[in-house]
Amino acid sequence: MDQPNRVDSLFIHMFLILFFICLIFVNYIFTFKRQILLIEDGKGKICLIFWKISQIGLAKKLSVKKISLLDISEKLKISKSTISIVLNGRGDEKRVSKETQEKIVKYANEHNYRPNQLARGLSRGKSETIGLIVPNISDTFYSRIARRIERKARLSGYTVVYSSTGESRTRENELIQMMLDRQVDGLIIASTQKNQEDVVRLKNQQFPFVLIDRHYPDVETNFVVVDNAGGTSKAVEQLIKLGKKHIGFVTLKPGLEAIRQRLIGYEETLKKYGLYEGMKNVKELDPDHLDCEMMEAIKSLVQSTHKVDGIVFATHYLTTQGLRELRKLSVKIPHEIAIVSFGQMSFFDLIEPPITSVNQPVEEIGDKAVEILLDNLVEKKLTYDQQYLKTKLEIRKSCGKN
Amino acid sequence: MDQPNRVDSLFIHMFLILFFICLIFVNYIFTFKRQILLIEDGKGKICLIFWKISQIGLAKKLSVKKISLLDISEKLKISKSTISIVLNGRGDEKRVSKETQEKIVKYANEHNYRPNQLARGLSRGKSETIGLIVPNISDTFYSRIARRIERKARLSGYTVVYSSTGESRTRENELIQMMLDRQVDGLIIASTQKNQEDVVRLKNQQFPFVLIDRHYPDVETNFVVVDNAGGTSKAVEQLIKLGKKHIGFVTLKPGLEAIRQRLIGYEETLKKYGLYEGMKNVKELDPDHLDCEMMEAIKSLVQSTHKVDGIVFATHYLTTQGLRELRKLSVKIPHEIAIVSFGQMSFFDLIEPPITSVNQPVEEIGDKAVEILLDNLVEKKLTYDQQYLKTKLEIRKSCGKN
DNA sequence: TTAACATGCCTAACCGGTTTGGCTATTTTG
DNA sequence: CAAAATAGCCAAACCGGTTAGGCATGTTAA
Repeated sequence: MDQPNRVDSLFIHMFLILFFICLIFVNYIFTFKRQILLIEDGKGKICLIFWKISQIGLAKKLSVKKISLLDISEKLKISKSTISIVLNGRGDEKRVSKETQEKIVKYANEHNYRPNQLARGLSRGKSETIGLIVPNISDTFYSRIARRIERKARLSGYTVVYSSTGESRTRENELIQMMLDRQVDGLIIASTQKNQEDVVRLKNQQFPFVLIDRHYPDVETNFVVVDNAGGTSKAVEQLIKLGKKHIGFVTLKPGLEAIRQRLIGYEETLKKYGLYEGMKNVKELDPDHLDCEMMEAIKSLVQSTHKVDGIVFATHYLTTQGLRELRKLSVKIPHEIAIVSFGQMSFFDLIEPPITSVNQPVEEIGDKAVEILLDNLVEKKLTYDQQYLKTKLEIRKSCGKN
Repeated sequence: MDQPNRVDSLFIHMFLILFFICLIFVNYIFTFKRQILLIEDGKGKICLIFWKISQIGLAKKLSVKKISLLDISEKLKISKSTISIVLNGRGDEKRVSKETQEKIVKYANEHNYRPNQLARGLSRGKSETIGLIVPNISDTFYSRIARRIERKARLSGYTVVYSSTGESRTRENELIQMMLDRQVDGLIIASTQKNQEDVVRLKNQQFPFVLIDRHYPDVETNFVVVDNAGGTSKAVEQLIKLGKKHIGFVTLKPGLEAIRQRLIGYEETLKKYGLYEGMKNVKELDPDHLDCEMMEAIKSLVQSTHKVDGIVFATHYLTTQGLRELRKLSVKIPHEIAIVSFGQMSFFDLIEPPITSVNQPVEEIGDKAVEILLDNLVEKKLTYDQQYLKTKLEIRKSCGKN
């Protein structure tokens, strides 16, 4: 009875020791969060490696599982490539059997598989994203365009990333760079027009982009702008039609091509009717000191000895600011002075008097821009698409309609 | 003289043959656009492989070179990892010599190296992007918030991706999904409030997000909203202060918590002053048939036997539409009926009479939302940040100020 | 009967970064 | 003078997809 007992106890001892070794081992793995890998070191030796599980892997376990191609691959014992092909709808083309396809699609749906767009973008070399850069997204004009662009882009599976430059050249440069870093496939830019250099660079690099609202006359690019000269021309003609003889123009300091064109439209039309009186009726304001300069401008137009009887404002913002000043001076609109705004605002009909405006085809600008851009994304074009869209005069009481 | 000649010609022949072989070889490479690889096949044999150059690689050659870590690595004979570390500013920490660091930084700057954000996002598991979902970006209220959010986010190195839902539950769901697919790090949502399910899912998955403007009272989340009840309360009190006894409320059909709160503020305040007349003075309109219902609502408030002498509009849009109807009926504001708008618009001072409004702290909403979100991105919080921001009454003539 | 073709799936490179865990040589310490 | 510490860098796995090319196996045509 002695011998067997001793053997038994020896077994128990060994068993216990093994058990503890296992415990320590498992503990080690859990404590340091490592996974075990068997690896051949190249010289024929096999190594045991305790690989650290990445933190990302852990975070995912906490949240409800986001599954990846690899996960599906492991569960279904089907290679990643086959799964990728099937889920991209190229299963038939690549001769994957119906059975396998069904199995994959079923599993993917059940587990709510969603491809990681970063990974996809990285490997496909494109991100299905287009960048939109505007001076100020909180300006209704641009936000309406943005909305339109977003809607249209979505129909083709694109996402829009946007940013506002605040009319700063540096910001615009930074933003373009940032968007390129994010691998956007194309850009739609309402440029500050102080940044010809970047635009030329984009063009030289054959990067797809479309300028909207503002374009660089010296650079041949795609663009969608409105017929600015034609717009102010309509405005001036309307005032002339009402019998106004001395028509003022309140605009911004030159810098934007659009603004220049609006001035040209004003001048040419007045000349055509023999009513041009030189630059004395033209007030070019600095956007940075708008309030103060507007006051002076309006006073000068309204109270000088050669006072005007009509004013065209070059932007919707100038119109509202100008209107505030006109109110302060108790000018009677349209009897003393009739006004027309280049650019509409939704509330122009609510003001007393309702404001006549040259309306820009906002929706069309957005639509065209996206169309042109998408065309360019599909194939590199050798020609440039340049659109001048027509404006539409909406006549209200501020220029004499009853 | 014979022998040497034969040897010479033999050399020349061999040389020519070799030369042609090389030519064919080079030609092959160029024609099929392959690059050559030496590869060990695992069984110890070395294989020569003609690897097809990927199309992406070719496209890059066409455009001005975008350089990658690998490019730098090859030129400088320094490993990718070292370069990555140095360019991320962790060179000192990781004990990379000053020399090497300088060399890398110099090269990177000279060649204008820019890391691919998709690749970085993929490997870091975050994209430095936040998603913004609003009902309608072309609504000034949201576009102003968007601008603010964008600015604030940029200061912390984040980009904003935005989209509009158009108040559609399905769209909202799709957009959230899309943004998750794009691996946004967090979301800011002005929800349609028909989508509690998704919000709960996000919450359960511990995904960082902040609701703005509209929150779900039944779900505990981060949010930034305004004190809606307090807002209408101020509006009603102002009307009462003017001696108005019968105050109407034009609002939207229930659905949004914010709208419900505004109604509560209206009711409670009237009750407090003993002026509550029940729901007959409350008009709840359907946004889908706003024009037509607004007409009826205004007629009913203005022309019935118990007509009101003051109206509070629950949103800025209702105010402008209501105003149009009031104009049609030639109602005198504020003498016959005084009005107050919940929500301001930039042009309210331009209208005749200028509109009194309950102003929402738009900038603050954006700022707070970003602050809270960024906090949550840095560390998972266990508590929720819930902000009720104060509104401010801006009194103008429409409710009796001179 | 054998070559040619079709079927069905897999292997491994690749996109462009980040990060961990060494490895080697030099310097410091005992 | 050996051991330990430090400096300085690298190799390779990894993120999660896409894609070209290839390899069995079965079928058909010559």
